[in-house]
Amino acid sequence: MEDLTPATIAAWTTLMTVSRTLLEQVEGALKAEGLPSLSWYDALLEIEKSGTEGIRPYALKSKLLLPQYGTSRLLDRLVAAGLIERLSCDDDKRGYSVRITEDGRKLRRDMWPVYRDTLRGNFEDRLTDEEIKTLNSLLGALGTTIND
Amino acid sequence: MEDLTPATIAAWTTLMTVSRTLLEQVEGALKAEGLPSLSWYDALLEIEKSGTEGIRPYALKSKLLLPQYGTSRLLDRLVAAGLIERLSCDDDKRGYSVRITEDGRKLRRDMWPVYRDTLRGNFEDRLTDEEIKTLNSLLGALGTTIND
DNA sequence: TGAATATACATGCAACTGCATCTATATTGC
DNA sequence: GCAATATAGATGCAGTTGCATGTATATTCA
Repeated sequence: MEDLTPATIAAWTTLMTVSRTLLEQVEGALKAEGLPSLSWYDALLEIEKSGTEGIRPYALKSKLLLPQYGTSRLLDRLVAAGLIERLSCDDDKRGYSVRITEDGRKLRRDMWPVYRDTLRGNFEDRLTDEEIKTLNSLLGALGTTIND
Repeated sequence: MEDLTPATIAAWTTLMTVSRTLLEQVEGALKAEGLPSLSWYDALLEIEKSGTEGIRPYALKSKLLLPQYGTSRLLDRLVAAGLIERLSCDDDKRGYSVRITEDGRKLRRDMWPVYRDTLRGNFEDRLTDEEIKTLNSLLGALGTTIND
């Protein structure tokens, strides 16, 4: 029942604080421009990458790390906003695919500069390229699943 | 209007993914033990650290990085659960202080082992002490405010 | 001093989330 | 082939959050 080292506690606290703060910076910048939240961007990007085939909600949920019901409702909102469309899926009548629309593509493109500029100012400009790679690698070690 | 480097995008993505995943690990472990969420832990810890004097909600909000209304409602719930108590504040009739109760202290103590074990398995054990210090330092560079 | 402004905290309402559960189709095993 | 089980997705409900605004006290400054 040893305690954690002070370095662990410090790094954990910094990780939580910094990730939350950066996320708020991005979300705030998007909102300030009257744009939707990052979760819409992430979903639109994944759906766009899936091309004309589209992607199944269950696959999207894994990529976005969202719960099933969260994905279901996010897709509802994206459809309602005309940013994606449902494609009925002949080989599995339980489900469907979603594909991005032209409006969806345009919105994602419009969001990117805001997202990018915020990341540049608050992330890229604050570390050297070397440091960024080190950071990515250290974080990556935390991300590997238990099944390694 | 240069784009971000691939290393930046990779590190940003990893940061978002890892911080969310770790947070879910901790929250999941707490829930599995029938314990309240991390935000309760954080608030109880800060309030406990403020001693018998207690702490003002506006001060707590800065420490917890919560919006004002979020703090107000979190404190409501902690009071309702008997974990903290409000102390009327003679030198500022607009507000009050909050102080931890014995029940609050006990709950926080009970939460710690679950929190700690999760961090040990998912964080401390996955990096060397040296790496953890490097990680903290790199993240710290991202956390410094614009006013430097 | 007292009107204007700022600060501390609360709250109504709408949107969002988590949880549990539901429906429908697919797959598996006998 | 069919009963049992698993998977895809939706949804009712309760709890939580965000936003805008409200109330009350404190501070500032003419």
